[in-house]
Amino acid sequence: MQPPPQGAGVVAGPVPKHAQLRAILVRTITTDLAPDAPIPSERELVEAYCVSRMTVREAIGQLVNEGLLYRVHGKGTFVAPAAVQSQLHLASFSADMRRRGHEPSSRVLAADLRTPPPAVARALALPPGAPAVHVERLRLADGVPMAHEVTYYPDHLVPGLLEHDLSGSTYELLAVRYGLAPTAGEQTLTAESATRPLAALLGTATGAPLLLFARTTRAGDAVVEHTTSRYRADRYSVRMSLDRTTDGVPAPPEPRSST
Amino acid sequence: MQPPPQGAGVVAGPVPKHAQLRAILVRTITTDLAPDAPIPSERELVEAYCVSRMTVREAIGQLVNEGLLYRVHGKGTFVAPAAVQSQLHLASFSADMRRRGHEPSSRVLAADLRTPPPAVARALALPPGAPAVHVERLRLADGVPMAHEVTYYPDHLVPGLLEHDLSGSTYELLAVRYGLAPTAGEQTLTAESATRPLAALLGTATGAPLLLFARTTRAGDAVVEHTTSRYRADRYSVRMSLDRTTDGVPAPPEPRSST
DNA sequence: GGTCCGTACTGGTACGGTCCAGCTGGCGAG
DNA sequence: CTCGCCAGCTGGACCGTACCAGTACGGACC
Repeated sequence: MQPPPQGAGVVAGPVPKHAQLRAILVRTITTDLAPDAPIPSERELVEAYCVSRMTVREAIGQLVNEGLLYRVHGKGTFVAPAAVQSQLHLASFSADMRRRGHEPSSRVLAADLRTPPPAVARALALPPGAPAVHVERLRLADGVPMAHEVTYYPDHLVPGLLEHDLSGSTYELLAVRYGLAPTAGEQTLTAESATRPLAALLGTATGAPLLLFARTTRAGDAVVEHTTSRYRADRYSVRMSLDRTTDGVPAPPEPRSST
Repeated sequence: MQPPPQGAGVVAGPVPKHAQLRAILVRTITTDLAPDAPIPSERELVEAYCVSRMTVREAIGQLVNEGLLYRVHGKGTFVAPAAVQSQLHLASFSADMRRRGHEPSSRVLAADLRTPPPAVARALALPPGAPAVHVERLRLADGVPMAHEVTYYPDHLVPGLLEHDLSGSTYELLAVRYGLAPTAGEQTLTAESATRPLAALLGTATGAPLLLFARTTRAGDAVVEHTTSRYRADRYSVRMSLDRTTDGVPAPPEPRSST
């Protein structure tokens, strides 16, 4: 028994409906709507896409707590001003990109066992010369190169990692398959100019400025990875607050300008 | 229905049930359970507290995306060892350099009244076209150029600032002379290539990578300054730890705008 | 005119149910 | 003994419904 989903772009399938709806909303938000513009009401979305209200609320809920939307009880749901955006990221690349309203994807450039550079070996607490799992990826946002990433894992912590699909979120993989949910990390951040091969990979000019992250991630006492990422500075910036945490979407209505 | 929820601390009332359950879970998690220990299954919680599964999922969902819990499909929900967060401090150039073991100094390149760029005016909450105190400085560490800094102050907040010696710590000046001790700030960080004049000033090659900071500083509610700094990436890097949050005990009697 | 209140929206909370998908462990077949 | 399968757990994804609580607006009443 299947009532035909007539006008809806949302269908049952391997992709959850709320994810489909979410994608639709992101597209609408980022292309058609101005900040503080209302999106259709939950009940309208229910009708328009032939889904339940719960599904709608799930999709909207995700976007709300990623900071793309904000809800006002009794009034509606609105596009959050772009001002508030990123946080610091120990979040995975995937989560970070989604938070910024981009669709993350990855291209695995290499995945093998390799001896890490001495500095990395030291960070991972491995004896010099010992091999480690080495993964090199090109990270894309909306299909456009965003960053280049080289990660090393101590191989005894992640047996069989190379057999998994590494084009998704590795943090998720670590947490789910190996019980290694990142608990702490440390990173240093500086800038660098793109070398010719890197520029080619990232689609920038040679010498273009890159943000260079060197991060060590821990799960409990164990160091689970060391990552070196190079982000295109023209596409990426880090935002940090220098005191109080928490984002701050619910901007109190300043009635100085017309709504 | 069953009004007497014998073993349950969850009752109808002004505080939503999911918030009550959430508070209960937080307490359990932080006092009774070890990291990676499983919490009761959703269906068990449904029974134990006489609420619907949706309520349970709402409560757990909040804690999951605050990083206190993580779910594993088919296994259960577990106490997260920690979460991700980070904070940097607000430090003056002088303090920052001294902490790094360098001797800070400054060369004032300009100090006048000037109309800030629109973006800066907006950050300072000034009407477009209004003048602001403008200070441009070359910052040195151990006598060697480290950064170039352009700062704007709303002139009504810092009358007479231009008559002071600006080659020292301005944060100190602000605090001592004007009672404007910085309490909070926000900055975005990206990278840039050095233009020819900037390169000459900083003593680097043209096109050398620079770390570009755009910082807004507040003292209480007032925005006291906006600074754009360009640091030589070969001499400067930012280190940040991505530590645990463990914000512990939220859920005051009043359900604030949290999620 | 101004106040008051009902109505018709909005999101918020909460209930019930159903089926799917991933994991685990035990038990029987080989 | 090992292997494979399946029952029985888990969370995941949905559906439908109901009522509450803010918000806006217009029309009835002073």
